[in-house]
Amino acid sequence: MSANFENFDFFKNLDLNCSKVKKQFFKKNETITTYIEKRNQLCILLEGQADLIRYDFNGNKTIIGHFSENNIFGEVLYPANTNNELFVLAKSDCTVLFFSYDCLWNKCKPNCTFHKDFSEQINKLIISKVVDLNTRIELLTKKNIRDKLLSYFDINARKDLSKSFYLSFSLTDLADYLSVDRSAMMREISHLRDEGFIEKKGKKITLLY
Amino acid sequence: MSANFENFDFFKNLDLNCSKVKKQFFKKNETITTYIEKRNQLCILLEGQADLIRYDFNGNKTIIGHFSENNIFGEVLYPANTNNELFVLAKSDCTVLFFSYDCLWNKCKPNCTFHKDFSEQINKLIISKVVDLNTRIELLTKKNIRDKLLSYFDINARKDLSKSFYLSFSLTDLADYLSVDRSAMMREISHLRDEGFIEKKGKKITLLY
DNA sequence: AAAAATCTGTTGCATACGCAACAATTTTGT
DNA sequence: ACAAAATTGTTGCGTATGCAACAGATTTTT
Repeated sequence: MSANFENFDFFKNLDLNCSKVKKQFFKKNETITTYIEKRNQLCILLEGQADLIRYDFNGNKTIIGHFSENNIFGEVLYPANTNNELFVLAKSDCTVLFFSYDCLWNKCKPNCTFHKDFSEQINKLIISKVVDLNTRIELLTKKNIRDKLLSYFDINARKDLSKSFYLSFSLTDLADYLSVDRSAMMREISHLRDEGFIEKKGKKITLLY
Repeated sequence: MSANFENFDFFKNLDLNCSKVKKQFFKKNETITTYIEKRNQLCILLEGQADLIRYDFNGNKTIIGHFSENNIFGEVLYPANTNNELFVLAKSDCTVLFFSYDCLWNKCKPNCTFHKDFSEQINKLIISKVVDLNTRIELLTKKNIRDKLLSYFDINARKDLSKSFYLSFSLTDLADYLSVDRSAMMREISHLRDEGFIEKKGKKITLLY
C-alpha cells in the first residue's frame, strides 16, 4: 500500500536512546490507540497489520485506513472534532513505535544523535502516507462499484508489475475499504468474472484485459 | 480547508535566494501544472484557489482535490501510473511556488541560509495536507449523499465555530468534490431543507439541529 | 476433534442515486 | 449594456446498489 521511496529499516533497528520514543507490542485484535484527546501522537507500525476503524451512530463499520509495515499513523494526522470516535485495531500481532509530534521539532536533548535522521525519515514516511491517501481518494471518487474494483485491481497488479496479484484484504474488509456494500460488491465481482474481465481463484485475481 | 498549525506567511515573504525555488503567476482558468512525468515537483499555492481535476475516459470530471492559500500540492504527493492525466487548474488568479522534492533534502548551496526553516515549514504543510486528505476521506466514505452533505456542512460550521457558514464551492463543484451527481445532490439539499435540518440562503448554510 | 466464529457466495426486494433534459437565474466577458 | 456562459433548481425514469437473510466453506478457538 505504501510507496517505497526508500528502505525504512531505519526504524526497526532504532536503539531507543531518545527518551521520547517508545516501542510497544500488541496482540491481534487489541486496540493500539484511539483518536481522542491525544492530539499530539504519531505512530509507526514496525510490524504487522492494523486498521483505522470508525463505527458511526448506526453501528456501521468503515475501514478508514489500512496500515501495514512502516506506515505512519496517529491522531496528529487526523482532523479533530469529528463526531465519531476512531480507533486503530491490530489485525495481526503488531509492533508499534510511539512518539509525540513535538518530538519532531524539539530535540529531546541538546545533542540527541539520531534526531536529524529520525525527522528526515519521518518526513519520507509522511509523504508516502500522502501518496497512499491520494490513492485511496482516487478509488473512492469512482462513481460505481465496478470502477472502484477495477481501479483497485489495476493498482495492485501494477504494484506487482503483473496481471495477477493476491488480495491482501479479506473480501469483507475490501468492501469496507471501498466503502460499498459487501453483497453488492460480490455481485459485481461475479459480473466481472462472467463478462471475462477478471479471473478469481481464491485470493488470486488475474486481469484478463 | 487546511488545518492551521501555524502562520504560514513564511512562504509569502520568502526572498528567493535559493536558486531551486521559483515563483510564478497564473490567470484564472490557466493550467498550473499537469501530473505527468515531472515526478519530482512540489508546489505551494501562495495566493488564489485551484482544483486538481481528473477527466476519465468517459469525459466525467472529478475534483480530486481543492487547494487554497498555503496548500501544498504536486506530483510527488500523487501515485504514479494512474491511467488518467490529472491537472491543476487555477480557479482564480494564483501565485505558486515551485520547487523540487530533492530540494527538501539536498541543500542547494553549502550554506543556503533559509533551507532549514524552509524544510521545517514544508513539513508542517505536508502534515496539514494529510489532515485535509483524511477529512476528505471521511466525507467520501459516507454511504449516501445525505450523510456526505451533513458531514461537509458540519465540518465547515465547526471551522467557523458557528451554526452557519458560507459555501466556498459552487454547488456544481461541491457535487464533484463529494463525488456525487449534481442533480441528486440538489434533490437531497431540498429534502434537508424541507425536513428542517438546514436553512439555505444563497451561499449561506445554517444548521438547525 | 468438536464447536464457534468468521468469511464467502447468492438472491429478492426496495429505493437512493445517476442520467438526461430543460427553464430560470446569476455571473462573466466584450 | 448586451450577449454568452455558467450556475442553480426541478422532474421523470431506469438501474445500480444497499439491505436482509441464509447456506456452505473456511478459519480460529477450546
